[in-house]
Parts: sequence; structure tokens; C-alpha cells
Amino acid sequence: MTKNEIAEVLEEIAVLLELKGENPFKIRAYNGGARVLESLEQDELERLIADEKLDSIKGIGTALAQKIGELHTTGQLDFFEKLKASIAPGLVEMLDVPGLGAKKIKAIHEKLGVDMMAGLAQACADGRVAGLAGFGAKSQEKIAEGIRNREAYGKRHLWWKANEVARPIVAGLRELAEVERAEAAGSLRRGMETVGDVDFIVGSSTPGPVMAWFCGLPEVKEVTARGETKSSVRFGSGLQADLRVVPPAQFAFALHHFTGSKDHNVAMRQRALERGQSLSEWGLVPAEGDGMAKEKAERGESVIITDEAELWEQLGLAWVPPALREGMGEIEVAASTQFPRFIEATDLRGAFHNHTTASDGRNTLAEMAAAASERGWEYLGIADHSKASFQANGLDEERVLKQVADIRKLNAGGAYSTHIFSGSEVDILTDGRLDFSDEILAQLDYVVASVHNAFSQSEEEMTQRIIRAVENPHVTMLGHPTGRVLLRREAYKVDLAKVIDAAIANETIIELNASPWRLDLDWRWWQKAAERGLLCSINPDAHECAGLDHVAAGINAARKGRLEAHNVFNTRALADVQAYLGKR
DNA sequence: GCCGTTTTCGGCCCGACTGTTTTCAGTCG
Repeated sequence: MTKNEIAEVLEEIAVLLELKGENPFKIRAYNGGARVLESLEQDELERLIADEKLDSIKGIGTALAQKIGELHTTGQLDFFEKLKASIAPGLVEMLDVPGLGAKKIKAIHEKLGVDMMAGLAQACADGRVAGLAGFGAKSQEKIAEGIRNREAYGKRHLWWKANEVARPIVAGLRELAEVERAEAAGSLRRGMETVGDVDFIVGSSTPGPVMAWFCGLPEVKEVTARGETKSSVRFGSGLQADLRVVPPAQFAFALHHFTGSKDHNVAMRQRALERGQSLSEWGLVPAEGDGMAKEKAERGESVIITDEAELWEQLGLAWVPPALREGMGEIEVAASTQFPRFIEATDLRGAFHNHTTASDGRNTLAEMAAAASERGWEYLGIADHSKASFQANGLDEERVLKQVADIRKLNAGGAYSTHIFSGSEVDILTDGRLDFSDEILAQLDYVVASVHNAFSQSEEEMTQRIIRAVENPHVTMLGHPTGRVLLRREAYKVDLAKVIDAAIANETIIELNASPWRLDLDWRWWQKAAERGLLCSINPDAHECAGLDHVAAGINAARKGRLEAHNVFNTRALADVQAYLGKR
């Protein structure tokens, strides 16, 4: 089994143990083990297992090391199989119902004999749930509604869409007279590819009017919770959002608290404890003495900070950008060294992989060139589909050569400040050959090679197919390497580690497709791949002028992948890009 | 299940909100 498959098993074990009512710290240990595996390279894991050194890694002890080793070598784990067999699968599904956790599910299962979602809905309808100790009419109705709404509202949302909703709300909050500071936090601020909900943090000494404004927003469909300092709402789109209003002096602590992932916050609090301090959204207080962190903060015992950055200083850590606060080892790094400057939007000087009306784009070549000029880009790469993508009106040899001539004419005309590169998003055929001959490819400035069909090939076939394309000297870069479409379509099966190795060996770029629906290659691969010499290109895959702005989503992903400007091809100046492409 | 210049047992991050309670458990992040 691969490290990610093993990590998934550990997470599944954690869920099952929760339903069993196991010790919460044991559950955390399994989840922690999964995080550790994710942050290892596959070959690192294999070396550690071979050397029997796995338990030397922080977060993995003898028990987890044994289980990981068994999963890695046999692909099976007796402990896991027995655990699965002991729990009705329907109970796991019930965890998706808001308000239902392990304990309540256990009670429902044991007292009512319910072990499936349908049975739970029926028990609510019969009024049996309300009769249980600890449950009442309201809980029953909430569960029933949760089951009904699960399909519509339980889903995650694209970062891009959530950001479009959140941005004007943050701006609106900042305009309120009562508001001193306002930010969106959570996975949105961390730039995760999808978000479950949005957290707004406001610094204000009079929360009442802020709460009222927020809950009264026209796009709010339902207010699901409303307290003095916290409210939760659901928008028409199904997106849920929380607003937390804190005293201005607490703002920086709260912003940090609600930005980091759970794992990140656990690590930060452990760091504070090691230094004799206790950290919460209320402040940073001495760990010793009477009362909880909140009470101490209210007594004025907290360290005073006005800015999030000061929190890191207080803990003796280098500043960690929000994008990195996933609990994937960033605290350990920040304890010993500064992070380099990661790539920013202003570093980009152009973008490759864009479509026009020649294939399935909505804007003409000239319109796209004008849009790139408006953005101040030095260059724009056009890469319309090739003929095998007939569904996308792919270009045949004759049309692509005409487009090359059109682009030359356009560049010579000097109407736009942006230089246009003529390329093609050429289909990788099922056997790894390309949709155009080498003779045609040689007449293009650059080539993006992508898979658009036969997604159900075996992993081995798909891997060989893509590697064959990557090895073609005419291929400048590999397009969307896994083919995933977020929230809609799974990636096809492919051994990415081998593809990355082949790309490095052949000096082929891999794109970070910046379409908010793709973000492919996933950010989790980039840091280590880049360290080994893989060059990235942040490609908007724009199908219209506005799509060029999707590079912002790609920048998010690149920062999460800890890429620096020099790791990304399209930060290079026009002359350098021309030299690079000319060399090939 | 993990971890340890308070080490091999006894801790393990912290608080808001809800619904059920009459002082708190469960859920969520």
C-alpha cells in the first residue's frame, strides 16, 4: 500500500474507534499518524520501514509502526478488518448528520437498534428518538432535518466560489461603525481548494449590531445558531458561515485560532505549553495559576499583541503564512528557521495554457491578447485543443498551422504589449502517442500534453501512457496530471511519483492547473517535487478572458506547496522564456 | 496510542453553543 492509502486506513480506524466510544486521545493518535504519513515521501516511508526506524518519527510509536508496516507489506490489517466487522457501516454515515456525534449515534444504535440512515429517519418520524435520555423534541427535529438536508448542504464548496461570497461580506463588515477589524479565517484564508464553511472574525466592543447585520444579510437563508458572540447562518447556495465577534484586544488571537487547522492549533498550543504558557482564542497566558485561559485573559494576564505576527514572536517561532497552517510540520520548521519568500501573484509575468474560440474558448485570440495586456503580462500562451478532443472543437493540423500564422501576424502588428506564444493542448492518445506528429509539434512555440479520454485505464496503462508523452522532446509541459475535477470527478488512476520522476529526468514542466475546479497537480506534491528539480507552470486553463484571473487560485495552491518564484516557469521574463523554448 | 531535562505512568488544547438539564454532556471547530 502507498502512504496515502495507509493514511486513509488510519483515518478510517479513528472514525470507527470514535463510534466504539474509545479514548479520544487514542483516536487523535491515529489521526496524527495519518498526518505524519501524508508529510512523508513514499520512498522515505519505505526506507524507514526497511530500517525499522518508523517509530523514531514523532507521532508514531510502536503500535502504529507495526500497523503501518503490516499495511505496507500485506495491504491488509487484521485489527482493521475486525474493527470494521464489529460496526454497522450505516453508523459511519450518520456522522455526516449535523449535531450527531459518536456518543449520540451509539445511544441511538444501542437503545433503538437503528443502524441505517433510513432507520434513523423513521425513528425520528415515529418520535422514538425524542424519548431517549439526553434527546428531546428539538434534537429529533434537528436530526430529521439534517438527514433531509444532507445532500443539499453537506457538501464542500470550491474555494473560488466561497471567496466570491466572502469578499463582499468582509468589506461590508469593515464598513460598520462598530467594527474595528474584520477578516475571513478558516480554510478560506488558508487557501484550501475546497472549504466546508466560512469563518468571519470581527473585532468590536459592541457585538449586537454586528450580529444583527450579519444575520440579516439578504443572502442568508437560515440562521442556525445565534449567541452573543457567535452566530451561524446558511446562505442560499448551501454554504454555511460563522461570525465571531471578539473584543478588539483579542482579535489577533481569535484570527489565528480560527485560521489554523485543528492539527495546527494543537501543535501551537503544545508549543505554548512547553514554554509555560497556555494559548487559546482569548490570549496567551501563564499556564500556572488559578483559572482557565479565558478567565486569566479576562483578568488581564494575557500577553498583549496587536497583530497576528507578534504571536509567532512570542512563541519563539518564525512567521508561518496562513497557507501553511495545516498541521503538517510547519511549527517544527518555524522553530528552527525562517521560511523563504514564497511565490506571490505579482511574481507572474504571463501564463500558458489558454483557449480561444478556435476550440472551446469564449473569447477570440485578439480579445485574450487584450485581456493579458490589461493585466500587464509580458506574454500569453495560447493552447487550444487538438483534433482528438472533437467534443471541444479541437483543431486539426491545418487549423493549428493557420493559428500559428495568425499569432505571428498579431505579434508583428504590435497592437498589444503582450507577446503571444503559439502552442497546443495536444491530446495524449490512449497509448501515449500524441495527437499531432512531431513535424507539426516542431512548428509550435510550446506544447501542453493532456489526457482527455479513456480515464478508466489501469494505473499501469495510464502511468505508461503519460510517461511516454512526458518523454517526447516536443512536449514542454504536462497538463492537469490527474484529471480530477473537484467535487465532481475523481482523478484517474496514475502513479504520480513515477510521472514526476520522468518529468524531472526529461526536463518536462508539470503544470499546476489553476482552474478552481482542478488545482492539479495537487499542492501536497509540490514542495518535495520542486526540491528534486521539477519545474512548475501555473496555468489558468482560461476559456474566457476572466478565466485568466484564475491564476490567483493557482498561487494559493503553489504557496501551500511551498513553491518559490524560481520554481515557477511563468515568473520568468519574456526573453528568458523565449530562450528556454528556443532551446528545446 | 503517544510521549517524557517533572520519563515508563498519567497526562494528553480549549472554548462556544445547544438542548437537555437544574449543573452538564455532546458536538463542533
